[in-house]
Amino acid sequence: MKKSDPEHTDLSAQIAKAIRDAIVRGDLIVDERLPSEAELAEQFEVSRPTVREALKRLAAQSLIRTQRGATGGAFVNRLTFEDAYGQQITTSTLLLSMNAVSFATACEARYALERACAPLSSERREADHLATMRAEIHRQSQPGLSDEAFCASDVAFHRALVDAADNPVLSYQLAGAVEAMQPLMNMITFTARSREEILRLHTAIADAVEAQDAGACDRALSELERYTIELARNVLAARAAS
Amino acid sequence: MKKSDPEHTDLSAQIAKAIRDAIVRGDLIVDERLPSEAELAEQFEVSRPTVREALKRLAAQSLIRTQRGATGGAFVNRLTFEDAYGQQITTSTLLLSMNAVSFATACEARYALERACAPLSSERREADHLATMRAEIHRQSQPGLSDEAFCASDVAFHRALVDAADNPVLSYQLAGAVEAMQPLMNMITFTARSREEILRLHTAIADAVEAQDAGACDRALSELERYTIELARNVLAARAAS
DNA sequence: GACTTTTAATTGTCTGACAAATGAAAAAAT
DNA sequence: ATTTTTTCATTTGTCAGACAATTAAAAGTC
Repeated sequence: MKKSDPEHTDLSAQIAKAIRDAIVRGDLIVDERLPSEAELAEQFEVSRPTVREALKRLAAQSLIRTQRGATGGAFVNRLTFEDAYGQQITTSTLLLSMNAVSFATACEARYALERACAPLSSERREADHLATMRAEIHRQSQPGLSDEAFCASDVAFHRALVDAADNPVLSYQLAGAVEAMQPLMNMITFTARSREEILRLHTAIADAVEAQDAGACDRALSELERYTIELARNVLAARAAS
Repeated sequence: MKKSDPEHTDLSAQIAKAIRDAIVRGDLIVDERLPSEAELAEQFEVSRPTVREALKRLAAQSLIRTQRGATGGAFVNRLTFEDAYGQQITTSTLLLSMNAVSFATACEARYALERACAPLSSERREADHLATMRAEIHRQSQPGLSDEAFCASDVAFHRALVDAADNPVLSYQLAGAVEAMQPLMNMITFTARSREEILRLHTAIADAVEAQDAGACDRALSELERYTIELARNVLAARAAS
């Protein structure tokens, strides 16, 4: 019953929460300077090391940044999409690896989200997105490519597809889904035969996006999902046999 | 050029990164106990407060938990979907509020993702999801409901729709998109007329899911998106006029 | 006025200490 | 022998005080 006693937690956690709430509430705005560590220690009636632990917690979430020197201090950080991508990716990756999420479940989620982008991407794609997709397709056709490099290129291809939707919020959300899959994908060994099939589908996707044919793009993505899950099933079956 | 000197950051940040990498790499597994703070201080050749700051950074990301006492210490934490939801929601909320994301952009992303769930939800919905959706629809029809309570019920309705897809990864991803919108939605004042229209569309969605008609569900969601954006535009126009 | 030096403020790090919690071992009681 | 109580060692939580490193502004110098 005493599991989540609110006042039973660390002082540093309580202080971090108080400051975080102030930021979320808007009491502290972007680039505003927090009181110095010594002042915060006085306000919260704790020692400076305790305040510092609280500030480090917030820094870990990219909520503040610190700067040394006369005019230094802790400042409310503008959370950039870049920062948020990074957090999203580590969180998603750990979530999948620690919770025995099946490959099929993760894959289903990823392609469902990606299909959600397809109509927007088809409508709004610009030349640079198409160029990136074609370039990655070409890279994937090189025979000497390692499995890791193939996966990395695969991620880059799908990132371009998502970014073509020209919606940063969507790109942010998808970053987690696409990149978090990579460790799972890396378990698969891509034979020449399977690369050929993936390449065929990637080309179909790029063609559909270029032709602004959302329906064809959706179908190609669905086929790619089916094929990826089948590949993974074969790998797991082969592994179980040994 | 010296912007992101890797060895120029805080010691505590470096140590946190080293331990985080070890967790992501799998060198430290779930529930494994880290060395004590004193031992870590010796290993990394820093003082105990510095080690503690590093550990607090990791604790802020729910990567470790600590326990006092003889057999206590820091343990690698199993990142639960619950924890990940929470982080996702705060991050997404701050991202939207700090980056001048337009209502239309956020709304487009949210409904694109939600439409991605619709086919799965229609296929797999169970009695309890339908019951929750119907209950929230009923709540939304109560005349005395405040705007905040109406929004909260709206979130609960859409959560049920997403959860009906029976894919925890999808639910996790959507949590951010749906809940982060709430502060933006709270800016809207819902007139009796607009509530009526939303209620109509919610009912259409629930009916479609119950009938397992994914196409109808998709159409209702699209209509709801259009209507929501129109509502927001009117609110902003009225506010600009004053 | 332009340049250099000093100074004050602030974060980063260290040392050493004590309090609080907690399980395990030792001791005592039955 | 078993149960209960006590003691104890370990570990995190918190504090106080100190010094180093950094930085911009103020003061001084030419």
